[in-house]
Amino acid sequence: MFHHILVVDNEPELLELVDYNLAQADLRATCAISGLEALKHLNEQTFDLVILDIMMDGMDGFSVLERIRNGAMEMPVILLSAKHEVDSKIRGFGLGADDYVTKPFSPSELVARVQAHLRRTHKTASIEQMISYSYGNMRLNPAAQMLYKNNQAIPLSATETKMLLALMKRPNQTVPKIQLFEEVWGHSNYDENSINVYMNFLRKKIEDDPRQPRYIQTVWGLGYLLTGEAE
Amino acid sequence: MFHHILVVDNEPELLELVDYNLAQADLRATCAISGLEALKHLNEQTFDLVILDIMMDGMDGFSVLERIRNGAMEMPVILLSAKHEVDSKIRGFGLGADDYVTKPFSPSELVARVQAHLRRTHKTASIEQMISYSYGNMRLNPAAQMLYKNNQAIPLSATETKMLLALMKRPNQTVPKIQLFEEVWGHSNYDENSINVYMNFLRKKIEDDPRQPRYIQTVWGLGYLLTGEAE
DNA sequence: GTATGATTTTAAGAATGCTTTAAGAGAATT
DNA sequence: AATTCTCTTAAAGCATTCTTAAAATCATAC
Repeated sequence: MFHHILVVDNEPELLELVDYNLAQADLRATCAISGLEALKHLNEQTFDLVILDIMMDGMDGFSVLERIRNGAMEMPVILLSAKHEVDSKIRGFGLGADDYVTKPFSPSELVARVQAHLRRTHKTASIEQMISYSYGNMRLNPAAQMLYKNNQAIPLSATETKMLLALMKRPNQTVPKIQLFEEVWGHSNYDENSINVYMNFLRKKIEDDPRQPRYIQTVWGLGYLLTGEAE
Repeated sequence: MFHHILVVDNEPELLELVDYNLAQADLRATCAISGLEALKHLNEQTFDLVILDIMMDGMDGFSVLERIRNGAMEMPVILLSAKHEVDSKIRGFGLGADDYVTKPFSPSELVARVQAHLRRTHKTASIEQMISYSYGNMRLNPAAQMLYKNNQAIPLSATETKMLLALMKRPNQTVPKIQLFEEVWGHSNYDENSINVYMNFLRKKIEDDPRQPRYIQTVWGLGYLLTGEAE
């Protein structure tokens, strides 16, 4: 669960210093050497937090901050500046900044501040927001290891989840057993028995009548197929 | 709608100065001249934010901060100190502070920072600081550490409250154990045993039959889930 | 139809993760 | 200072999941 941080400054050495210290704290950083480059990144990716120098050539930090907030982006923004003037700080907070750190600063203090802001904003994030796969009247949430069939929740084990996921990624396509094994067990000492046994577990859980599989069809000599006529 | 701020410092002049400046910005302040007095206020009223001096006679700011967080109070805390040392700052942020301002400081900068924190917390906090969380036939009042189940009051400890709160914030979503630990214990020396033990405490209190949990479901290999069919 | 090999089912042990209990340290309260 | 409550730590017992193996069933081809 890595956080993604955008660092914007004109000075390459500073970028490097901050990048290094963030990495030490398990935080992933993307660096931008100018305001324009920052905006480009902001359009292309999402960030959990932005560290933004004010005094930059071209587009300055205040302008970048304005764009961020006007674009309805709500991640915390920490302003960086050599300016100690209170007016500059007031202006920054007024534009929607969350913090204002003056240069020179201690990298570890900056990291501590970053973590404090992330702690606050990222509490409610949850795995539910992750991708879930839908098919017919089934919806699989891999992160929660939970299958919803007609809105009835069916808990799956880790292996069952991986197996169903492999099929759900390719609806109506036959997935060969060897490939299924690769995706579920990861390694290559192919053991067909494991697949057979787990297919049985899975069907017991998801099929109304495991003897008359409606969702997972067997393709003889090949593998399995998640079929469509679920309705 | 006025925000209520607790200001804690040994120096009466500083209290007065801060009080005045907060009032200018339409913020209502309550002052405490010592750590103990601060705790008294915190027990009696709720605050939207705390400004807390570190170096105080008797109980110091770090201790007060610890009590605040251990008591499941989640309002932003701004530490105030003449100490510029990075270690002191790191310690403060580590204990759950949101900001650290060094003396002497500009009153208007402090006010700007207060507003920045209130702006941030108030978006989510309107939900979070809500007097109570409801789910099915349960209602949790985090501030009072009290759970009402079918209008029967069940007192919870601080840790139990934080744990149930973490689940109640995401009904029907699996909360991984690691995330649960983060939210309840705040730091990152993940200890699974603590979670297990406290889940047991919690279930004993809230489940009719702890052996047959109806509210909190276990998701094997992952975490826990507050389930919906509470009716 | 019967033989053959592939698939399904069942079952048991090992490995892993969860629940429960209990005891002692530490705070808060009286 | 004694008592109660909360929190931490450790360990034993349980439950589920995973693996392995073997028996039962089924589909196809001869």
